[in-house]
Amino acid sequence: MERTKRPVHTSVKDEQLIEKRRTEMIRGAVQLFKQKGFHRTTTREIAKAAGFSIGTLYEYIRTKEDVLYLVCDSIYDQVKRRLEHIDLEQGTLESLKLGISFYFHVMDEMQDEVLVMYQEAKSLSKDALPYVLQKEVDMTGMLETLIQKCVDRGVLDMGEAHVHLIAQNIFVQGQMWGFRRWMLQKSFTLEEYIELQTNLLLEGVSGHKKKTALQ
Amino acid sequence: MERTKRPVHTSVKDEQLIEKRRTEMIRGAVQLFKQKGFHRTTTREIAKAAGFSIGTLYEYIRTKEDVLYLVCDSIYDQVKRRLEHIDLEQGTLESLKLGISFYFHVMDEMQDEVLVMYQEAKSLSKDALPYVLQKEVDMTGMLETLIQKCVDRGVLDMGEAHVHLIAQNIFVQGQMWGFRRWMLQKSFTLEEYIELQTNLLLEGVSGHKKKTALQ
Amino acid sequence: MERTKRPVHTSVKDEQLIEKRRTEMIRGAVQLFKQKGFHRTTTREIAKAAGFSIGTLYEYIRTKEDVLYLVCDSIYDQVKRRLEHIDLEQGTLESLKLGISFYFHVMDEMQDEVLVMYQEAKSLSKDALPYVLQKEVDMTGMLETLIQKCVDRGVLDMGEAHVHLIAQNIFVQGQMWGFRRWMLQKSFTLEEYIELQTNLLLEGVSGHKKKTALQ
Amino acid sequence: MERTKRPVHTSVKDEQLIEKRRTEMIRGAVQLFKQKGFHRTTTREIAKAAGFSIGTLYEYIRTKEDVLYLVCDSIYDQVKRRLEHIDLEQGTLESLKLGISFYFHVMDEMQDEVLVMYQEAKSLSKDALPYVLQKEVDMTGMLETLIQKCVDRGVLDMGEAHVHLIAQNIFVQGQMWGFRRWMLQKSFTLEEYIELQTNLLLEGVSGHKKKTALQ
DNA sequence: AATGAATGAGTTTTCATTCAT
DNA sequence: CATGAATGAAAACTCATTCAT
Repeated sequence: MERTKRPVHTSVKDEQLIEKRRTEMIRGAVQLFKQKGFHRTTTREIAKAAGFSIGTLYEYIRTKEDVLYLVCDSIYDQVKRRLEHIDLEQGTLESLKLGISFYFHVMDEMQDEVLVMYQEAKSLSKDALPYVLQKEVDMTGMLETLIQKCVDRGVLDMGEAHVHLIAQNIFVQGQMWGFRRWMLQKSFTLEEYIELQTNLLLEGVSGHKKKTALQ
Repeated sequence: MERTKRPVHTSVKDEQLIEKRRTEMIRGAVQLFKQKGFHRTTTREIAKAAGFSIGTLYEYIRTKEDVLYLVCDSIYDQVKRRLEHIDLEQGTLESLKLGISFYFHVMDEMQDEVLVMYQEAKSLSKDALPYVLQKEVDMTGMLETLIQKCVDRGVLDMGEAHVHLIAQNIFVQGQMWGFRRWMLQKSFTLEEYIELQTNLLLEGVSGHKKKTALQ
Repeated sequence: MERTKRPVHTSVKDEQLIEKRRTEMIRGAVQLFKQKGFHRTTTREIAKAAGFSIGTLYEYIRTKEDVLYLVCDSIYDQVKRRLEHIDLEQGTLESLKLGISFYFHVMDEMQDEVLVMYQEAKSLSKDALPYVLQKEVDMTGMLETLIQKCVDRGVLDMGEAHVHLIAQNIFVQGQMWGFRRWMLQKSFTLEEYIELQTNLLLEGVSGHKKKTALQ
Repeated sequence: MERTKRPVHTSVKDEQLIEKRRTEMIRGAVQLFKQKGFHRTTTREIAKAAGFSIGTLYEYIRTKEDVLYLVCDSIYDQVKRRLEHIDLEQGTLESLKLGISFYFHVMDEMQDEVLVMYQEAKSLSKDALPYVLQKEVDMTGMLETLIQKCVDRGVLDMGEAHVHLIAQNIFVQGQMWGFRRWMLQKSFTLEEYIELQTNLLLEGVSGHKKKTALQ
């Protein structure tokens, strides 16, 4: 897992202060991006929401896009930090199910943030994008590990590519719960969604094939 | 399936001309949106790409957002028109597989368009969004029908909610092929992707469970 | 009295048609100018209100300003035509009063038109303005004649400058009834206004001086 | 007398600076409006005439119309401030004459400004117009007081409506000196104009009736 | 004569960024 | 470090006018 960060220019020296100001800034920006998107949010609004002046904002970033980068970066970090509670090592179907369930819960709780990042990340410059994409790779990597362990322990039997794809599916289904909420959350509770998706993952529709069809 | 369109203001009367100019406009706009996104594309660029003056552009729309709406609307229409070749009625696993495969192929061919629509649709106003979302409903509806027929014919056995969710999964996996191409298309060819996803859909990971684990 | 008209270019030959089209055009334009002023009215709106296409509009004028000129010109002509019913020759106080009353009635009936011309005439180019101002001179000239006859007949005794000023006062008070309607028409009916103004003209406030004050 | 102002949005906080910049802005705008009218003046020209950039202009106003409002408001304030030197309380014919004379002198000196406001005020939105009209009411109110005092002191004898109308007449005659300068200022000096108008106000034409006619 | 599609210069307004205090 | 006034490039949109049909 990569840990590299793209440095964001600041003219302030005090590391603690930078941390503090950026936290305020990100919190404000997420709220704004959620409501109006990145492009429709002005730097003045971000400064105001963060509780300081436009001049001060620019002491901690160089361009508006830096804010977006910091926001995306921060969201991924939060998600990753939370996912670190998953026990990746066990390698049983039970732990796999638990891991998926935990991931879906995190996605549910961080819906807004994920939605923001999801929709706005594409506005990042060619410069910043790789850093963010790397985080995605890291995260699907965690899901891959979760599955791979089951393979390693002999509970599942499949190749690398297969593991990769399943991890991607789970990852996207987690986001889907948030960004297609207008469709999904009308039909399912989170728990139902988790159960159905897990079930489909494990059994496919085959669990629902007519007996006769199986003969 | 709804067919209603949100009317887009034009001061031109000749219906044929409107059709022609809008087609030119949409073609140009898709290219631009693909490269730089909706917000970073200017109306002048759209006009130029379409081959007419800024004044003429505004004879056929009222606001920049109208272009986005027309683009989204047109893409969905194209997708839907192509999907109409799927035989929804058969209700066999074979026809289901064929349908999915066909859908994935369409998504592959229209990758750019789908990506654009996928990323920019959220910039539509509260006013226009419902029309576009309705198209999504229509399209997942087609996939639902495809599955439902299998249930009706007794090939599959599941409830409505279940059918609904599977349709959504397929739908998103189709888009995923495009919008996560940077990850997926490194690992799989389209045909591999289709085969793996179809397989997962039908069997889940259970087809890959170790014999011993099944006992 | 001058009769000169500033020619307005037209590419149409048929004089009757020109007359007809321009009448339609002026009627429509007055309504629009009344509502939104000259600058906020578009040539397209004028054409539409007149009942023909923008192309046709430009067959009968050369620039938008021509419309304004034609409107102003037409309004003055209408006013003048109506004022020709006044008997300018009598030279009695009675005929003076009648003339003023008649003028005020005309101003009341043509309030909207006068208001338009009054507010928009300043938008005429240096080129067209003199023609319109000449019409004002003509009209105050009529009022001057009305008064001068009283002087000539020995009913009043005053110099030319004096006559000139009184004519101007009357002229402006007539317009005032229209353009300050929001103040005046709350307090007076037209007849009251006429009576009070006429009375003031003839007697000044002296008719209202306390007897004692006069001694 | 109302003193309420319609607030005009500014993103600048320093009150003194606002005052200063707006003064510069108004000075520039009056010159421009005088030459070309409100509609033909661009915001860029206003900014330039005021001595700052277009961006800075918009730090002190929200829309172009705000400039017009500020101009009108400022002109009225100037006029009112100057008229406050009139002694309204005396209630003698002499003080009435003096007051009128003073008002006419103010109008003469502020001719350009009054002309601008007079011709452009109608371009104000329904929103801002009442504030400006109120100022007119205030000003005619001052003239009314001037006359009413004479009535109160028993020097004149007339009803409220009568007082109201006379105030309006004087008010408009003051403006008339400016907006009909092309006619009036050819024939009269300011002093002549004042004397004639005052005389007419007090005596009407009756002072000019032939003796014989009076018998 | 009539039409209306095409044009593009011109307008208002916004907003990321800078820099003097 | 913090502030917020100043800047001007750039954007969306309008509309008088033309001209081919």
